[in-house]
Amino acid sequence: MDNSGGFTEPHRHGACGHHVPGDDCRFCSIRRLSVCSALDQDELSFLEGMAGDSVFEEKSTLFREEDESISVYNVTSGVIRLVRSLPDGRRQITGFALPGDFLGLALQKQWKFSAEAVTDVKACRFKRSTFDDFSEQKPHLMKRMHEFATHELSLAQDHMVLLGRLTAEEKIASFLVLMKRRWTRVEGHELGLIRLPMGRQDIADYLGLTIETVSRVINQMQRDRKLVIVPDGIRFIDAAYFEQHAIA
Amino acid sequence: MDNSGGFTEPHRHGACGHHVPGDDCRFCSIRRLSVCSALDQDELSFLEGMAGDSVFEEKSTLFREEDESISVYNVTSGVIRLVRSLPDGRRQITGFALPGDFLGLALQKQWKFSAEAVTDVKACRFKRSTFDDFSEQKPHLMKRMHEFATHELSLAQDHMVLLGRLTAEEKIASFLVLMKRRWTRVEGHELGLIRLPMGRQDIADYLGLTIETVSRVINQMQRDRKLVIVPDGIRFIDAAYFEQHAIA
DNA sequence: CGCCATGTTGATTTCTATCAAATTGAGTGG
DNA sequence: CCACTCAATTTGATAGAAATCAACATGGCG
Repeated sequence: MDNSGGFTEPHRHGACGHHVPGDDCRFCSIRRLSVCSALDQDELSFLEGMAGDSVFEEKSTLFREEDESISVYNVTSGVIRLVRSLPDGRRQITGFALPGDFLGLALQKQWKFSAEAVTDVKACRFKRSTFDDFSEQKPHLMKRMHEFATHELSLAQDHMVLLGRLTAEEKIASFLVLMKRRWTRVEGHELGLIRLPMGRQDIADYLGLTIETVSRVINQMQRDRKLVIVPDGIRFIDAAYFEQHAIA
Repeated sequence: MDNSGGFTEPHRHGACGHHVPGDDCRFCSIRRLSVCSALDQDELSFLEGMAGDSVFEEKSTLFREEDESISVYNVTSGVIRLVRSLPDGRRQITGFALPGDFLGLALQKQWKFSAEAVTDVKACRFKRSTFDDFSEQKPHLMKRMHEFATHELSLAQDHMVLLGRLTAEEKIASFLVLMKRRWTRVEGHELGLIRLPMGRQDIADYLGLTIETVSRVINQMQRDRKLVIVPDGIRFIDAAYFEQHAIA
């Protein structure tokens, strides 16, 4: 849909192949989605010089909320949950980072959320100080970062409406429609399957519900023939129902 | 507390005097809080040349979510609620803008929320296109905008935790502590009174509650001698209780 | 003085959380 | 290949917090 950037993607690895460590930025399949799309060839080469590839395995922690943010990341494959925790163990997932998403928009020393790999994750890593210096010299990169930040802010406002004003059913429907949209964007084409790599507890913590409510609502939707639960996700049967009930 | 910016404030007008139309930026009492603090004297003069003062009376609408954002605003006095509405009338207030706050961080054409004056409001208005051009030429202004955006993002995440995971009592306690902090920052000194210029319905729509629950919880807190309800706001009796129960 | 918006209080319902138990399923080792 | 284990998920029964429905009070203002 927005594949009109003039960038032809090379052959992909696997069903959803993305950037592979050792690859060249020119062949980065999520570049058009990332902050890097603001850069020209020279700048890209320069940035590539200061980039390191990181790999995090499923269930590992990239960083904790109290950690100092020494590095910033450009996610190239996999899914990360961004978590805020309360002292008594309650948690709120403020977002899921997908390929193309950037971690480290804030110019503060401290992460204010922790990042946990939901699946195996690959990311370009930059030293924060180096990246900040570079973006300070490249107004269009700074502008791109700012665009990302304000876009995130708008998504955060959507999410506030969801958390504050939607019913459990509306929350689930909105979540599924959102995930469908996001995967379509990342993969570049629509898939029948809506991937849900995160567990029910993560969905619950994202939507401000309990795991039991998430399970009940999804299974009720299946009984009502609105969707089918499949390995790795769900499939819409009654897409119209979801367009109707999803909000924001 | 953070009044160490070397800027001495002139005599203030009234109990909480702020920028007055016709005033010079040099005498703007909220400049240290605003995006303008990134600017030197020459830049300030230039910006002042393109600024217009706006006044909005209580209950008036600055703009609606579907409106095109032709202007951006720097709030100099008063309180504004930022509202997202659902088709069926449900609404979520995503924030209250106080003096020093900036409306128009996003670089998009469309506001995604509406802004309604809770009290009489004064603001510096800039034509968006002019302001954007200027900030594109002034990396430190762009950086300041980006700092504002990421700060807002962090506040939005706090708010997600509140909406998704706190009880009604914790929501109210957190809200009151937040308002206390924000007013202290704006006014430059602590006040016994915590101003609540917004109505109970606004508080409810901010916290994802109903007006009845807000009323009940606040009045129960008064019965429990945690606070007293006074004209224009509330006063803490048991400050320790609030520090204890407020989260984020 | 009385009007209307705003806020408070009470009774009841409802949605979702909580508590509890059964089921599934992926991974492991015999 | 199949039994076993453990985590994740589903399902059921019940409780509880906040919403809803319904009056009533307050208070600013013409």
